[in-house]
Amino acid sequence: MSKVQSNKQKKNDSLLNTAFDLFTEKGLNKTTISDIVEKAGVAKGTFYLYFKDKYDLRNKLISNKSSQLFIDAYNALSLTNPDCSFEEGLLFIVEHILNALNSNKALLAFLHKDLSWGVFKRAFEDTPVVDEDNFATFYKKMLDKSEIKFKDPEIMLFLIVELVGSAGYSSIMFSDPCNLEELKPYLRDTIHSILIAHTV
Amino acid sequence: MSKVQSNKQKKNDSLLNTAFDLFTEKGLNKTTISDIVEKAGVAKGTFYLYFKDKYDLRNKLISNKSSQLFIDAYNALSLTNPDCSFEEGLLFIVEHILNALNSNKALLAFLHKDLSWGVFKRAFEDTPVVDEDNFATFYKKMLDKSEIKFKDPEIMLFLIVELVGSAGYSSIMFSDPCNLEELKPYLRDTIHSILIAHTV
Amino acid sequence: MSKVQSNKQKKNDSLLNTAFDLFTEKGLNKTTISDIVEKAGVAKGTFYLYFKDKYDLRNKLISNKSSQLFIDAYNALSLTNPDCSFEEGLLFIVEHILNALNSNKALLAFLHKDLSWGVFKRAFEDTPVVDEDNFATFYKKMLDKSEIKFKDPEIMLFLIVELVGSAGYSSIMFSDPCNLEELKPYLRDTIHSILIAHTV
Amino acid sequence: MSKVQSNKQKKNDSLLNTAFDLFTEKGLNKTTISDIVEKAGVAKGTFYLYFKDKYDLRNKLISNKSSQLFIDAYNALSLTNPDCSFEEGLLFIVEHILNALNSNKALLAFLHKDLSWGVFKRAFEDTPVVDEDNFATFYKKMLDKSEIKFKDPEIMLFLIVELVGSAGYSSIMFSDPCNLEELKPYLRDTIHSILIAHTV
DNA sequence: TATGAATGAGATTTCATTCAT
DNA sequence: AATGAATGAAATCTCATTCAT
Repeated sequence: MSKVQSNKQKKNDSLLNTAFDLFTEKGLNKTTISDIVEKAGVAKGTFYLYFKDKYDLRNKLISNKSSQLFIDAYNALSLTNPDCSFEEGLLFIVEHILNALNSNKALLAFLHKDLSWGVFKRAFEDTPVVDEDNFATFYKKMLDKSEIKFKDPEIMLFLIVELVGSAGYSSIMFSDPCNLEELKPYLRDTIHSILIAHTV
Repeated sequence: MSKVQSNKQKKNDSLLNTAFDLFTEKGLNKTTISDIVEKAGVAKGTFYLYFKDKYDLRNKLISNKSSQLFIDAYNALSLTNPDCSFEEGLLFIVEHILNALNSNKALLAFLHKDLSWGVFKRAFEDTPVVDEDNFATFYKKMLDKSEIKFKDPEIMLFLIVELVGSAGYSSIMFSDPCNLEELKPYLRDTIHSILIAHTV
Repeated sequence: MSKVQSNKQKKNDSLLNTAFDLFTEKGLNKTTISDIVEKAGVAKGTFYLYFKDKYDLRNKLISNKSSQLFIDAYNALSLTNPDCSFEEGLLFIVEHILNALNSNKALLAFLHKDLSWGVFKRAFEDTPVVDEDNFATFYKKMLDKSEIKFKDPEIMLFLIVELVGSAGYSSIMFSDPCNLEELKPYLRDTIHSILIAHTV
Repeated sequence: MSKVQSNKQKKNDSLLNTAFDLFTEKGLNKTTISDIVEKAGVAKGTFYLYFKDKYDLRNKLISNKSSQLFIDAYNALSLTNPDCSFEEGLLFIVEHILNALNSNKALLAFLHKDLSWGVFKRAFEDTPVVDEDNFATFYKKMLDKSEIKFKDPEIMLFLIVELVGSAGYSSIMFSDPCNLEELKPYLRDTIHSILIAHTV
């Protein structure tokens, strides 16, 4: 990469990281572009070379951050337990992501209601988990490999994503009605029930 | 009510209704107080006689609208099937609310971020469903009346609320991964599983 | 007029006058809205209560100022020589306007290429010279009263307006190819020729 | 011309032509240097190798385009009717230029503010019509050759230029108060009158 | 010569809030 | 209670110009 190119990458990353910090600290509305460029140490005009506006930057951040969650979880699974069953794999990924969010509440607050099917699908359609792969093909492979067959595997995944994203948020952020550790067994049970209900 | 009093009520309602229309049309951020007062046909200063600011108005709207959803569902249940089982009652209320939101997508879009445990709890703590009652006591009565006993009924309700709120949103707004009618049986199954898992 | 109303009028006038000064001093492009409001002593937001933008203000100024030129010339004619011939009246008005512009070069610079048929027509269509009158009807009256009849009186006036506006500008602003006093006889001759050519 | 030289010429022309298109399309003010270089397909810095700024480019365009109008008219006259009278020659050139502008309204719009004595003089002082000639000497030759003698031939030309430029613009651009074909006889008459008035 | 990323001053515009009427 | 003109801080965004490559 040329010096110019690497410099551009640095600027872009600096803006993204600074904006993430400010968004989680003060919220999207109260964060101004002036705030971002000042803290990132670039000129105001530079912002507009990289992003259309604040919302463009936000969307790119959501994409980045949510993809990274899956990539990390997938990589951890590959390292620790690549040959587990479908259910074990699914539960591992769910727990890995919940743990990551539990130790990074700023990230959870930022992703908030984007921890849902729509964003989830976009994130795993766009992002190769490993080089030519993405979560969609990974999920398909896990299904194919599994001895148990499921009807409507997409809806099954949808229900799990919505349940986990939504309940996880409340439990991690407010410990209401219980904290994450207390919630985990209930989530496991419910996910198990969902899988059973979808077993052919 | 004096003429002055009813006039004030009219202004208050006009501001609330107009704001709701604008919030659902343009979003909270892009709706200005100027927009609201202009469309409501009152002067700018008048706004501040009724609300502290835009967010005060928004909170009052959320309270209003979400309570009303439960009140309507509860009233419908009382009229059509007051003596049903716990599970039947719960499913009736879930379906009633989903149907209401399905035919009022603007309302769903508005409540979206708040269709969750936190707001749900506040809504049913604050609002008497019938005169001296609220959803919390109503839920407790349903539980007491039920022949089946549940462990952790609060977490059980929490899981259901988060699942239904979250999955319902995606299905109603985007028909993704399926529309509401296709989703309903899966929700019923999953809710049933959750109840089973919590049965003592 | 209420105090509020007269205050508004004052603000409006103050903005118009200040802007005119700045436009003629620094040009339209180099004059910023900040400049205008600062010099006029009003807040920036106030500007937008009165004008859509800088160009809206400019257009209103052009209308104002060019109408005023005709009104003044007409009034002067009414006072000094109300019963003169058509040609004398026309020449009087032409000379009166040229003299006014000669002693107010800032105004001439501002009106520049708007001293032409398009703006002229709009100015005398919109603006009553006296109460129910405007230049169009005044011109028509002058024609009717005249013993000489003209074919195509509109084109005749058009030629005169364009010639006088255009040649007057160069002579007043740059004394090129001659100054106004030297130009006047040539203009009178040419106008006379135009009248003759249009005489039936 | 070396390859480098011709490449520079190409860039220069490309910038001029692109700028002309944009100026006539969006106006000088709303056309940015970014617009020009983007459409011309050169880098931003390159612009400054050829022009000082936007206004420098504009001035060069005006010079180019207005000279070309006279050159074309002169050449046409030389080809078709080199031995005509002074008045015939003048009328031919006026008509040729008006026809050119009539079929190129973008050019007329661009030159508008400059279709006047000041720019006219500069254009015919600077630009050799044929190799060692320019419009000034050409005009002088025509006068010398003419059997009729005129007093103040410069003012005479001035009146004609201002009249034709100004009235032609309104008629070509807006057909107000009449279109160009309808205007022509009136212009011819008026020019004739001006010549007569200046005949010694 | 040519490039185009970076700059940053400054222009335009918005809008919540106040307060005299 | 109601009005709405006025405010002005602050936000967004532009764009001519420079300069390292």
